[in-house]
Amino acid sequence: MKNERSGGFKPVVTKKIYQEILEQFVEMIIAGKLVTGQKLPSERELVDIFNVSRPSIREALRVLEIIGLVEIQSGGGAYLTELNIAPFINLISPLLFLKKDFHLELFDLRELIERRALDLLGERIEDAYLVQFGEIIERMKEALAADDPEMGAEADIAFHKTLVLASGSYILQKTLDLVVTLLEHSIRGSRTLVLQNEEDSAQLYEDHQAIYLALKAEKMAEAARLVKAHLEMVRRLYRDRSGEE
Amino acid sequence: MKNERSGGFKPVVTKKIYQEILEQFVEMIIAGKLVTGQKLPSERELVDIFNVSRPSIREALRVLEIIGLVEIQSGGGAYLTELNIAPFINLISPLLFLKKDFHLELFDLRELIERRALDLLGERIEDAYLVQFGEIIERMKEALAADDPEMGAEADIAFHKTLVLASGSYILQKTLDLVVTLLEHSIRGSRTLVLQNEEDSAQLYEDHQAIYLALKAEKMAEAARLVKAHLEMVRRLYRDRSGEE
DNA sequence: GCTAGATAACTGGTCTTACCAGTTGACAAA
DNA sequence: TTTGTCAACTGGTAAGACCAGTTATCTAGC
Repeated sequence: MKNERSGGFKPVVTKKIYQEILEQFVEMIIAGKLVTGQKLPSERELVDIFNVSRPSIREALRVLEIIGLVEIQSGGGAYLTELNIAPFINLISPLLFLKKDFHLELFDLRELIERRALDLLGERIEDAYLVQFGEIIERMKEALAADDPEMGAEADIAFHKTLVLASGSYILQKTLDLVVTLLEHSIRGSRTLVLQNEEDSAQLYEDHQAIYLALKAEKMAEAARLVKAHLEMVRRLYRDRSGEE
Repeated sequence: MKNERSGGFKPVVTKKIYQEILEQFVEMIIAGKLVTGQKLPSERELVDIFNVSRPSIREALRVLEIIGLVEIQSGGGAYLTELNIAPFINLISPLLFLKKDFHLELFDLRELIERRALDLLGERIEDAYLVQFGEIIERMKEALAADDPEMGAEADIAFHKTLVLASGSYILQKTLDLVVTLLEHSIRGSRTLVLQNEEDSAQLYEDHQAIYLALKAEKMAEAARLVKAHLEMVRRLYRDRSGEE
């Protein structure tokens, strides 16, 4: 299609050292030779292992840190973590929010994901998740009683994440993580925005409990309807409240 | 909620130099003082500008490279690019595919996105996009005639991306980019898998053309139905063909 | 005058060495 | 047993050097 004059030759690709190191790390993780939580050799040891200079090692570690595969403790050491794109998202989120109404689109995508998750649930939800929902609802009740918006927001997020987790779809779960991380940036510093108002909080609690009860009673269609209504209300709430400020 | 004994004190956060530099870059981009395509100062100049050492500069550039904000040409220089997460995805995709049936979930998410895009289109599609669709269909026809699977695959991707682009949703567009990038990894080296078979290729062409004609005739419901059927068929094709090998 | 080739001045890629600052653990003193 | 100190780590940063590839300039040849 392109460069047909090449006659079978391909451009020479020169791989940088840090890339080579990165790939070896990924391979090791895939092969199971590196497991989550494990402490990596020190930078100076890695220098001997890979037979490269310390700056090269450090560039590779820097990237691993940004893509959320290792956590580095200054003076401590480097530890392998579960893939966590939060640091990456934190970095680029300001650029994404340059797009007008991006936060509203986030709500849109979130709705899409959760409704799909409900569909995937099938006839009934696993008991283990029902238990989790019960605990989350309990936390919400406590938060409401103690008037603790922070705790309420945390439980709210947990509720929705569990919903998607129960669907069994890995990609929906990861995508929701991404959306939630971004939403937290959008409501920067006051992600408890809609939970400040006591009346709203009570309404949210009612919604969540109703969904929980529907799931428990295996009334999936009912649950799906409630989730849809709930998400629409949250979006409306958010838009109204953020418009007030 | 946690660490209530802190009494208002917060943990000391020490910001690393490379992070400071990264944030300044992002700020500059947001402020419009750095624009896409622009050549950045050389590493040695940046050393003077930021008054830090070259390794610190390089670590920051390394990260910017991975998150797809700059492209670095060895011996040439560093250039600002439109945010492109492909290098990032390329790095972590092997880890994502460790999850069983991840590629099937990708198809699922893609279907979700495109169907939502169709809904967002509303009553009619903008003429500019119709023109693009026309050109893409034309390329497909050529690819079919020339039996060029590579060209066909490229046009196929363009078709679906344009569909979402026309919806006007930035986040759907970016998410589809992500999904497509991952799908290309899944079909590594033979992303033209389903296009190898001439009969399949003809079928795909028929589908795309039918969708195009429906959009042109402003029969959106019809288009939505066709897209849904098309996506289901592609997924089935992919599963069957990959199972055969 | 114009082109082709050599040259010099870049640029990023890598390595080495060095020192600082924070963490950890062992050991001695209370 | 507890506390305090200290030495041996660890990552963070700086500075200087060299190589290899790119780019621009300038000269020699036509």
